[in-house]
Amino acid sequence: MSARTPSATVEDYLKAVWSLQEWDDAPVTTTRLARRLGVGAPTVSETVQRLAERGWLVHEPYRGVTLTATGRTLAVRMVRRHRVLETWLVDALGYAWDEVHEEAEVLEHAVSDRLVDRLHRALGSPTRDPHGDPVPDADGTVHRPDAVLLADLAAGQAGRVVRVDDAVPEVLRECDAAGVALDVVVVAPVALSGPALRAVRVQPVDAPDGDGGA
Amino acid sequence: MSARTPSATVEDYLKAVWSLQEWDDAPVTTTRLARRLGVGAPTVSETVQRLAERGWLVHEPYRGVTLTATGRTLAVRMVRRHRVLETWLVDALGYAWDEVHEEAEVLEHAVSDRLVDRLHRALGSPTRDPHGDPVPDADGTVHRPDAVLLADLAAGQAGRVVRVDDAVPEVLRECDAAGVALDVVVVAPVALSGPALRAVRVQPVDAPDGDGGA
DNA sequence: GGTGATATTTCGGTGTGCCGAAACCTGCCG
DNA sequence: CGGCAGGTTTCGGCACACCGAAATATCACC
Repeated sequence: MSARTPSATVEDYLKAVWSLQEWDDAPVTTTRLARRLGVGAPTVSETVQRLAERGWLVHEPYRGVTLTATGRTLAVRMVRRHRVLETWLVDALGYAWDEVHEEAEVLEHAVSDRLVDRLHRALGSPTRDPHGDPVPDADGTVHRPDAVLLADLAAGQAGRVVRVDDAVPEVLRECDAAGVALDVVVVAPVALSGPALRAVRVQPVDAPDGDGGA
Repeated sequence: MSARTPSATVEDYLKAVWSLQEWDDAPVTTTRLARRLGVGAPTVSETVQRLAERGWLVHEPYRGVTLTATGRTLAVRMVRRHRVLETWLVDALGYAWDEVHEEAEVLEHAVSDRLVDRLHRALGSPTRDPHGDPVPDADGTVHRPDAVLLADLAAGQAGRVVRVDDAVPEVLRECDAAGVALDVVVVAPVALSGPALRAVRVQPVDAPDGDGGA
Protein backbone atom coordinates (compact mmCIF):
# COMPACT_ATOMS: atom_id res chain seq x y z
CA MET A 1 0.00 0.00 0.00
CA SER A 2 3.03 2.28 0.15
CA ALA A 3 2.89 5.30 -2.14
CA ARG A 4 6.50 5.65 -3.18
CA THR A 5 7.68 7.39 -6.34
CA PRO A 6 6.59 5.37 -9.35
CA SER A 7 9.33 3.79 -11.45
CA ALA A 8 9.42 4.12 -15.23
CA THR A 9 7.98 0.62 -15.39
CA VAL A 10 5.05 1.56 -13.21
CA GLU A 11 4.41 4.61 -15.38
CA ASP A 12 4.52 2.44 -18.48
CA TYR A 13 2.06 -0.09 -17.12
CA LEU A 14 -0.44 2.51 -15.97
CA LYS A 15 -0.27 4.41 -19.22
CA ALA A 16 -0.71 1.16 -21.13
CA VAL A 17 -3.84 0.28 -19.16
CA TRP A 18 -5.30 3.71 -19.78
CA SER A 19 -4.38 3.71 -23.45
CA LEU A 20 -5.96 0.31 -24.06
CA GLN A 21 -9.19 1.80 -22.82
CA GLU A 22 -9.02 5.17 -24.52
CA TRP A 23 -10.77 4.14 -27.74
CA ASP A 24 -12.06 0.72 -26.79
CA ASP A 25 -13.69 -0.56 -23.63
CA ALA A 26 -12.92 -4.25 -23.89
CA PRO A 27 -11.44 -5.59 -20.62
CA VAL A 28 -7.72 -4.98 -20.17
CA THR A 29 -6.21 -8.43 -19.72
CA THR A 30 -2.66 -9.20 -18.72
CA THR A 31 -2.06 -10.69 -22.16
CA ARG A 32 -3.08 -7.50 -23.93
CA LEU A 33 -0.81 -5.59 -21.61
CA ALA A 34 2.03 -8.00 -22.32
CA ARG A 35 1.65 -7.49 -26.07
CA ARG A 36 1.42 -3.73 -25.65
CA LEU A 37 4.45 -3.50 -23.38
CA GLY A 38 6.58 -6.02 -25.22
CA VAL A 39 7.17 -8.22 -22.19
CA GLY A 40 6.13 -11.76 -21.29
CA ALA A 41 2.79 -12.65 -19.75
CA PRO A 42 4.30 -13.87 -16.46
CA THR A 43 6.07 -10.56 -16.02
CA VAL A 44 2.81 -8.68 -16.38
CA SER A 45 0.98 -10.92 -13.92
CA GLU A 46 3.67 -10.34 -11.36
CA THR A 47 4.06 -6.60 -11.92
CA VAL A 48 0.32 -6.05 -11.95
CA GLN A 49 0.16 -7.63 -8.52
CA ARG A 50 2.79 -5.24 -7.23
CA LEU A 51 0.89 -2.28 -8.67
CA ALA A 52 -2.33 -3.54 -7.11
CA GLU A 53 -0.65 -3.78 -3.71
CA ARG A 54 0.52 -0.20 -4.17
CA GLY A 55 -3.01 0.96 -4.88
CA TRP A 56 -2.60 2.00 -8.50
CA LEU A 57 -4.90 -0.56 -9.99
CA VAL A 58 -7.27 -3.37 -9.12
CA HIS A 59 -6.53 -6.84 -10.36
CA GLU A 60 -9.36 -9.32 -10.74
CA PRO A 61 -7.36 -12.53 -11.34
CA TYR A 62 -8.08 -14.19 -14.69
CA ARG A 63 -10.34 -11.22 -15.52
CA GLY A 64 -8.32 -8.11 -16.04
CA VAL A 65 -7.24 -4.86 -14.45
CA THR A 66 -8.82 -1.47 -13.77
CA LEU A 67 -7.12 1.73 -12.71
CA THR A 68 -7.85 3.26 -9.34
CA ALA A 69 -8.37 7.01 -9.12
CA THR A 70 -4.70 7.40 -8.16
CA GLY A 71 -3.61 5.18 -11.00
CA ARG A 72 -5.71 7.01 -13.52
CA THR A 73 -4.29 10.35 -12.43
CA LEU A 74 -0.78 9.09 -12.93
CA ALA A 75 -1.67 7.47 -16.25
CA VAL A 76 -3.24 10.63 -17.63
CA ARG A 77 -0.25 12.63 -16.49
CA MET A 78 1.96 10.32 -18.54
CA VAL A 79 -0.30 10.69 -21.55
CA ARG A 80 -0.14 14.46 -21.23
CA ARG A 81 3.63 14.34 -21.06
CA HIS A 82 3.84 12.08 -24.06
CA ARG A 83 1.61 14.22 -26.22
CA VAL A 84 3.15 17.53 -25.25
CA LEU A 85 6.56 16.08 -26.02
CA GLU A 86 5.45 14.78 -29.41
CA THR A 87 4.05 18.19 -30.25
CA TRP A 88 7.31 19.81 -29.23
CA LEU A 89 9.40 17.45 -31.34
CA VAL A 90 7.31 18.15 -34.42
CA ASP A 91 6.59 21.86 -33.97
CA ALA A 92 9.88 23.04 -32.51
CA LEU A 93 12.48 20.55 -33.71
CA GLY A 94 11.20 19.59 -37.13
CA TYR A 95 10.63 15.90 -36.53
CA ALA A 96 8.21 14.07 -38.82
CA TRP A 97 5.05 12.67 -37.23
CA ASP A 98 6.22 9.10 -37.66
CA GLU A 99 9.49 9.74 -35.81
CA VAL A 100 8.31 11.12 -32.51
CA HIS A 101 6.64 8.22 -30.74
CA GLU A 102 9.75 6.33 -29.66
CA GLU A 103 11.56 9.46 -28.58
CA ALA A 104 8.60 10.67 -26.51
CA GLU A 105 8.19 7.20 -25.02
CA VAL A 106 11.55 7.55 -23.32
CA LEU A 107 11.41 11.27 -22.56
CA GLU A 108 8.06 11.09 -20.79
CA HIS A 109 9.71 9.36 -17.85
CA ALA A 110 12.29 12.08 -17.46
CA VAL A 111 10.36 15.34 -17.65
CA SER A 112 8.92 17.10 -14.62
CA ASP A 113 5.39 18.44 -14.59
CA ARG A 114 6.84 21.88 -14.38
CA LEU A 115 8.82 21.33 -17.57
CA VAL A 116 5.83 19.92 -19.38
CA ASP A 117 3.66 22.86 -18.38
CA ARG A 118 6.26 25.36 -19.56
CA LEU A 119 6.73 23.49 -22.78
CA HIS A 120 2.99 23.31 -23.36
CA ARG A 121 2.64 27.03 -22.86
CA ALA A 122 5.66 27.78 -25.06
CA LEU A 123 4.01 25.78 -27.83
CA GLY A 124 0.84 27.87 -27.58
CA SER A 125 -1.16 25.49 -25.35
CA PRO A 126 -2.11 23.03 -28.09
CA THR A 127 -5.18 20.87 -27.47
CA ARG A 128 -4.07 17.96 -29.63
CA ASP A 129 -0.81 16.31 -30.58
CA PRO A 130 0.56 15.75 -34.12
CA HIS A 131 -1.58 12.63 -34.50
CA GLY A 132 -4.77 14.31 -33.36
CA ASP A 133 -4.80 12.77 -29.90
CA PRO A 134 -6.14 15.17 -27.28
CA VAL A 135 -3.61 16.66 -24.85
CA PRO A 136 -5.03 16.15 -21.35
CA ASP A 137 -5.24 19.30 -19.24
CA ALA A 138 -2.84 19.70 -16.35
CA ASP A 139 -5.74 18.84 -14.01
CA GLY A 140 -6.33 15.52 -15.73
CA THR A 141 -9.31 16.34 -17.91
CA VAL A 142 -9.30 14.66 -21.31
CA HIS A 143 -11.49 15.84 -24.16
CA ARG A 144 -12.00 12.87 -26.40
CA PRO A 145 -13.52 13.75 -29.78
CA ASP A 146 -16.10 11.18 -30.77
CA ALA A 147 -15.04 9.77 -34.06
CA VAL A 148 -15.38 6.52 -35.98
CA LEU A 149 -12.77 4.24 -37.48
CA LEU A 150 -12.13 4.99 -41.10
CA ALA A 151 -12.59 1.25 -41.61
CA ASP A 152 -16.18 1.60 -40.39
CA LEU A 153 -17.09 4.53 -42.59
CA ALA A 154 -19.88 3.61 -45.05
CA ALA A 155 -19.01 3.84 -48.74
CA GLY A 156 -19.75 7.28 -50.12
CA GLN A 157 -19.73 8.80 -46.66
CA ALA A 158 -17.29 11.65 -46.05
CA GLY A 159 -15.28 12.21 -42.90
CA ARG A 160 -12.73 14.66 -41.61
CA VAL A 161 -9.58 12.98 -40.25
CA VAL A 162 -9.26 13.79 -36.56
CA ARG A 163 -6.89 11.13 -35.29
CA VAL A 164 -4.30 8.66 -36.52
CA ASP A 165 -2.89 6.02 -34.18
CA ASP A 166 0.84 6.55 -33.92
CA ALA A 167 1.87 3.13 -32.63
CA VAL A 168 3.10 1.87 -36.01
CA PRO A 169 5.33 4.28 -37.96
CA GLU A 170 4.69 2.47 -41.24
CA VAL A 171 1.01 3.29 -40.99
CA LEU A 172 1.82 6.98 -40.60
CA ARG A 173 4.08 6.91 -43.64
CA GLU A 174 1.36 5.13 -45.58
CA CYS A 175 -1.03 7.94 -44.66
CA ASP A 176 1.52 10.51 -45.76
CA ALA A 177 1.78 8.81 -49.13
CA ALA A 178 -2.01 8.68 -49.50
CA GLY A 179 -2.49 12.31 -48.53
CA VAL A 180 -4.30 11.37 -45.35
CA ALA A 181 -3.46 13.98 -42.74
CA LEU A 182 -5.25 15.70 -39.87
CA ASP A 183 -8.29 17.76 -40.92
CA VAL A 184 -8.26 16.37 -44.45
CA VAL A 185 -11.75 15.32 -45.59
CA VAL A 186 -11.84 11.85 -47.12
CA VAL A 187 -14.64 9.83 -48.72
CA ALA A 188 -14.96 6.09 -48.10
CA PRO A 189 -13.66 3.82 -49.37
CA VAL A 190 -10.08 5.07 -49.02
CA ALA A 191 -7.18 3.15 -50.54
CA LEU A 192 -5.31 2.18 -47.40
CA SER A 193 -4.21 -1.12 -45.87
CA GLY A 194 -6.33 -2.74 -43.20
CA PRO A 195 -4.13 -1.64 -40.30
CA ALA A 196 -4.12 1.91 -41.61
CA LEU A 197 -7.91 1.94 -41.98
CA ARG A 198 -8.16 0.91 -38.35
CA ALA A 199 -5.61 3.50 -37.22
CA VAL A 200 -7.46 6.49 -38.70
CA ARG A 201 -10.51 7.98 -37.05
CA VAL A 202 -12.79 10.47 -38.75
CA GLN A 203 -15.74 12.68 -37.89
CA PRO A 204 -18.50 12.19 -40.48
CA VAL A 205 -19.29 15.36 -42.40
CA ASP A 206 -22.24 16.17 -44.64
CA ALA A 207 -20.62 17.90 -47.57
CA PRO A 208 -18.27 15.47 -49.34
CA ASP A 209 -16.16 17.96 -51.27
CA GLY A 210 -12.66 16.51 -50.74
CA ASP A 211 -11.11 14.05 -53.17
CA GLY A 212 -10.91 11.17 -50.68
CA GLY A 213 -7.78 9.51 -51.88
CA ALA A 214 -9.32 6.55 -53.72
CA MET B 1 33.38 -7.64 -21.65
CA SER B 2 29.97 -7.41 -23.31
CA ALA B 3 29.09 -4.03 -24.82
CA ARG B 4 25.38 -3.82 -24.10
CA THR B 5 23.45 -0.58 -23.92
CA PRO B 6 24.53 1.36 -20.84
CA SER B 7 21.95 1.84 -18.10
CA ALA B 8 21.26 5.21 -16.52
CA THR B 9 23.41 4.11 -13.60
CA VAL B 10 26.34 3.32 -15.86
CA GLU B 11 25.96 6.71 -17.51
CA ASP B 12 25.91 8.38 -14.12
CA TYR B 13 29.04 6.63 -12.91
CA LEU B 14 31.04 7.38 -16.04
CA LYS B 15 29.99 11.00 -16.08
CA ALA B 16 30.87 11.28 -12.39
CA VAL B 17 34.36 9.91 -13.00
CA TRP B 18 34.91 12.30 -15.86
CA SER B 19 33.51 15.27 -13.95
CA LEU B 20 35.69 14.62 -10.92
CA GLN B 21 38.67 14.96 -13.23
CA GLU B 22 37.51 17.90 -15.29
CA TRP B 23 38.96 20.63 -13.08
CA ASP B 24 41.10 18.57 -10.73
CA ASP B 25 43.41 15.63 -11.35
CA ALA B 26 43.45 14.02 -7.93
CA PRO B 27 42.79 10.26 -8.15
CA VAL B 28 39.14 9.27 -8.44
CA THR B 29 38.51 7.00 -5.48
CA THR B 30 35.39 4.97 -4.85
CA THR B 31 34.66 7.12 -1.81
CA ARG B 32 34.68 10.33 -3.85
CA LEU B 33 32.40 8.66 -6.33
CA ALA B 34 30.09 7.54 -3.55
CA ARG B 35 29.81 11.09 -2.21
CA ARG B 36 29.25 12.48 -5.67
CA LEU B 37 26.62 9.92 -6.60
CA GLY B 38 24.88 9.89 -3.24
CA VAL B 39 25.23 6.13 -2.74
CA GLY B 40 27.16 3.99 -0.27
CA ALA B 41 30.78 3.02 -0.69
CA PRO B 42 30.05 -0.72 -1.04
CA THR B 43 27.68 0.03 -3.89
CA VAL B 44 30.34 1.93 -5.75
CA SER B 45 32.94 -0.79 -5.25
CA GLU B 46 30.58 -3.34 -6.67
CA THR B 47 29.30 -1.27 -9.55
CA VAL B 48 32.78 -0.13 -10.49
CA GLN B 49 33.75 -3.76 -10.84
CA ARG B 50 30.87 -4.39 -13.19
CA LEU B 51 31.84 -1.37 -15.27
CA ALA B 52 35.44 -2.56 -15.36
CA GLU B 53 34.34 -5.99 -16.59
CA ARG B 54 32.36 -4.23 -19.31
CA GLY B 55 35.42 -2.31 -20.40
CA TRP B 56 34.27 1.19 -19.51
CA LEU B 57 36.87 1.85 -16.87
CA VAL B 58 39.91 0.39 -15.16
CA HIS B 59 39.79 -0.28 -11.48
CA GLU B 60 43.00 -0.41 -9.49
CA PRO B 61 41.72 -1.83 -6.18
CA TYR B 62 42.29 0.45 -3.20
CA ARG B 63 43.68 3.06 -5.62
CA GLY B 64 40.96 4.44 -7.81
CA VAL B 65 39.44 4.30 -11.26
CA THR B 66 40.31 5.61 -14.73
CA LEU B 67 38.11 5.75 -17.80
CA THR B 68 38.95 3.68 -20.85
CA ALA B 69 38.63 5.31 -24.27
CA THR B 70 35.15 3.81 -24.61
CA GLY B 71 34.19 5.01 -21.16
CA ARG B 72 35.46 8.48 -21.79
CA THR B 73 33.49 8.72 -25.03
CA LEU B 74 30.30 7.80 -23.25
CA ALA B 75 31.06 10.14 -20.36
CA VAL B 76 31.68 13.10 -22.62
CA ARG B 77 28.50 12.32 -24.53
CA MET B 78 26.60 12.56 -21.25
CA VAL B 79 28.29 15.84 -20.40
CA ARG B 80 27.33 17.21 -23.80
CA ARG B 81 23.74 16.15 -23.28
CA HIS B 82 23.63 17.69 -19.85
CA ARG B 83 25.01 21.02 -20.97
CA VAL B 84 22.92 21.31 -24.09
CA LEU B 85 19.83 20.56 -22.01
CA GLU B 86 20.74 23.17 -19.41
CA THR B 87 21.20 25.73 -22.13
CA TRP B 88 17.83 24.84 -23.58
CA LEU B 89 16.07 25.13 -20.24
CA VAL B 90 17.50 28.59 -19.66
CA ASP B 91 17.43 30.01 -23.17
CA ALA B 92 14.18 28.53 -24.46
CA LEU B 93 12.07 27.88 -21.39
CA GLY B 94 13.05 30.69 -19.09
CA TYR B 95 14.51 28.65 -16.26
CA ALA B 96 16.94 30.37 -13.89
CA TRP B 97 20.51 29.07 -13.86
CA ASP B 98 20.12 27.60 -10.38
CA GLU B 99 17.10 25.52 -11.40
CA VAL B 100 18.39 23.54 -14.34
CA HIS B 101 20.89 21.10 -12.92
CA GLU B 102 18.46 18.63 -11.38
CA GLU B 103 16.16 18.67 -14.36
CA ALA B 104 19.03 18.08 -16.81
CA GLU B 105 20.42 15.36 -14.59
CA VAL B 106 17.33 13.26 -15.26
CA LEU B 107 16.73 14.31 -18.86
CA GLU B 108 20.24 13.46 -20.00
CA HIS B 109 19.45 9.76 -19.73
CA ALA B 110 16.39 10.06 -21.92
CA VAL B 111 17.48 12.12 -24.91
CA SER B 112 18.88 10.62 -28.08
CA ASP B 113 22.00 11.99 -29.74
CA ARG B 114 19.83 13.02 -32.61
CA LEU B 115 17.61 15.09 -30.34
CA VAL B 116 20.58 16.70 -28.64
CA ASP B 117 22.14 17.64 -31.95
CA ARG B 118 18.91 19.19 -33.21
CA LEU B 119 18.45 21.04 -29.96
CA HIS B 120 22.02 22.29 -30.02
CA ARG B 121 21.58 23.62 -33.53
CA ALA B 122 18.19 25.16 -32.72
CA LEU B 123 19.87 27.04 -29.87
CA GLY B 124 22.48 28.48 -32.21
CA SER B 125 25.25 25.94 -31.51
CA PRO B 126 26.36 27.43 -28.18
CA THR B 127 29.90 26.62 -27.01
CA ARG B 128 29.16 26.94 -23.31
CA ASP B 129 26.25 26.30 -20.98
CA PRO B 130 24.58 28.80 -18.61
CA HIS B 131 27.30 28.22 -16.01
CA GLY B 132 30.15 28.70 -18.45
CA ASP B 133 31.00 25.03 -18.78
CA PRO B 134 32.10 24.13 -22.29
CA VAL B 135 29.67 22.12 -24.41
CA PRO B 136 31.63 19.19 -25.85
CA ASP B 137 31.44 18.83 -29.62
CA ALA B 138 29.43 15.94 -31.04
CA ASP B 139 32.74 14.21 -31.81
CA GLY B 140 33.82 14.35 -28.15
CA THR B 141 36.22 17.28 -28.24
CA VAL B 142 36.10 19.46 -25.13
CA HIS B 143 37.57 22.96 -25.07
CA ARG B 144 38.40 23.70 -21.48
CA PRO B 145 39.21 27.36 -20.84
CA ASP B 146 42.13 27.68 -18.47
CA ALA B 147 40.97 29.67 -15.54
CA VAL B 148 41.77 29.97 -11.86
CA LEU B 149 39.55 29.67 -8.81
CA LEU B 150 38.26 33.00 -7.63
CA ALA B 151 39.48 31.88 -4.22
CA ASP B 152 43.04 31.83 -5.60
CA LEU B 153 42.96 35.25 -7.19
CA ALA B 154 45.47 37.60 -5.58
CA ALA B 155 44.06 40.68 -3.89
CA GLY B 156 43.80 43.58 -6.31
CA GLN B 157 43.94 41.26 -9.28
CA ALA B 158 41.01 41.44 -11.73
CA GLY B 159 39.39 38.49 -13.45
CA ARG B 160 36.59 37.85 -15.87
CA VAL B 161 34.12 35.19 -14.64
CA VAL B 162 34.14 32.30 -17.05
CA ARG B 163 32.63 29.47 -15.04
CA VAL B 164 30.52 28.84 -11.95
CA ASP B 165 30.10 25.33 -10.61
CA ASP B 166 26.41 24.48 -10.69
CA ALA B 167 26.39 21.61 -8.20
CA VAL B 168 25.01 23.70 -5.32
CA PRO B 169 22.05 25.96 -6.19
CA GLU B 170 22.61 28.15 -3.12
CA VAL B 171 26.01 29.13 -4.46
CA LEU B 172 24.44 30.25 -7.73
CA ARG B 173 21.86 32.33 -5.93
CA GLU B 174 24.61 33.85 -3.82
CA CYS B 175 26.41 34.83 -7.01
CA ASP B 176 23.22 36.36 -8.37
CA ALA B 177 22.86 38.46 -5.24
CA ALA B 178 26.50 39.58 -5.45
CA GLY B 179 26.29 40.46 -9.13
CA VAL B 180 28.68 37.71 -10.10
CA ALA B 181 27.65 36.40 -13.50
CA LEU B 182 29.39 35.10 -16.59
CA ASP B 183 31.70 37.62 -18.28
CA VAL B 184 31.49 40.05 -15.39
CA VAL B 185 34.94 41.38 -14.40
CA VAL B 186 35.59 41.19 -10.68
CA VAL B 187 38.50 42.30 -8.53
CA ALA B 188 39.76 40.22 -5.62
CA PRO B 189 38.83 39.99 -2.87
CA VAL B 190 35.16 39.42 -3.64
CA ALA B 191 32.60 39.24 -0.85
CA LEU B 192 31.45 35.66 -1.27
CA SER B 193 31.36 32.64 1.00
CA GLY B 194 34.13 30.06 0.85
CA PRO B 195 32.17 27.53 -1.20
CA ALA B 196 31.17 30.23 -3.67
CA LEU B 197 34.76 31.44 -4.02
CA ARG B 198 35.75 27.90 -4.88
CA ALA B 199 32.87 27.48 -7.33
CA VAL B 200 33.75 30.51 -9.46
CA ARG B 201 36.60 30.43 -11.96
CA VAL B 202 37.99 33.54 -13.59
CA GLN B 203 40.45 34.46 -16.32
CA PRO B 204 42.86 37.11 -15.03
CA VAL B 205 42.63 40.34 -16.98
CA ASP B 206 44.99 43.34 -17.03
CA ALA B 207 42.59 46.27 -16.91
CA PRO B 208 40.62 46.19 -13.66
CA ASP B 209 37.75 48.48 -14.59
CA GLY B 210 34.77 46.57 -13.13
CA ASP B 211 33.54 47.26 -9.62
CA GLY B 212 34.32 43.80 -8.31
CA GLY B 213 31.56 43.42 -5.79
CA ALA B 214 33.54 44.07 -2.60
C1' DG C 1 -21.74 -31.73 -17.88
C1' DG C 2 -17.15 -33.18 -19.41
C1' DT C 3 -13.10 -31.95 -22.11
C1' DG C 4 -9.77 -29.62 -24.51
C1' DA C 5 -7.82 -25.18 -26.31
C1' DT C 6 -6.46 -20.95 -24.66
C1' DA C 7 -5.58 -17.55 -21.30
C1' DT C 8 -3.52 -16.66 -16.94
C1' DT C 9 -0.87 -17.35 -12.91
C1' DT C 10 2.75 -19.67 -10.07
C1' DC C 11 7.38 -21.25 -9.62
C1' DG C 12 12.27 -21.15 -9.92
C1' DG C 13 15.84 -18.46 -11.62
C1' DT C 14 18.67 -14.25 -13.51
C1' DG C 15 20.87 -9.49 -13.57
C1' DT C 16 21.01 -4.83 -11.73
C1' DG C 17 21.59 -1.73 -8.14
C1' DC C 18 21.27 -0.67 -3.60
C1' DC C 19 22.39 -1.36 1.72
C1' DG C 20 24.72 -2.45 6.65
C1' DA C 21 28.06 -5.21 8.91
C1' DA C 22 32.26 -7.25 8.79
C1' DA C 23 36.73 -8.15 6.89
C1' DC C 24 40.47 -6.17 4.74
C1' DC C 25 44.28 -3.10 2.96
C1' DT C 26 47.35 1.19 3.35
C1' DG C 27 49.88 4.58 5.05
C1' DC C 28 51.30 7.10 8.86
C1' DC C 29 53.12 7.73 13.42
C1' DG C 30 55.36 6.44 17.26
C1' DC D 1 58.73 -2.13 12.51
C1' DG D 2 54.10 -2.63 14.87
C1' DG D 3 49.83 -0.95 15.34
C1' DC D 4 46.03 1.96 14.48
C1' DA D 5 42.79 5.01 11.81
C1' DG D 6 41.39 5.71 7.58
C1' DG D 7 39.54 4.28 3.41
C1' DT D 8 38.07 0.22 0.66
C1' DT D 9 36.28 -4.16 -0.45
C1' DT D 10 33.71 -8.52 0.60
C1' DC D 11 29.67 -10.68 2.31
C1' DG D 12 24.85 -11.55 2.95
C1' DG D 13 20.57 -9.68 1.92
C1' DC D 14 16.72 -7.03 -0.40
C1' DA D 15 13.52 -4.95 -4.16
C1' DC D 16 12.54 -4.55 -8.94
C1' DA D 17 11.80 -6.31 -13.39
C1' DC D 18 12.39 -9.64 -16.47
C1' DC D 19 12.16 -14.81 -18.34
C1' DG D 20 10.77 -20.10 -19.51
C1' DA D 21 8.50 -24.04 -17.79
C1' DA D 22 4.89 -25.84 -15.30
C1' DA D 23 0.50 -25.60 -13.03
C1' DT D 24 -4.06 -23.82 -13.05
C1' DA D 25 -8.36 -21.49 -14.37
C1' DT D 26 -11.91 -20.28 -17.95
C1' DC D 27 -14.74 -20.85 -21.73
C1' DA D 28 -16.66 -22.84 -25.60
C1' DC D 29 -18.03 -26.79 -27.87
C1' DC D 30 -19.82 -31.27 -28.08
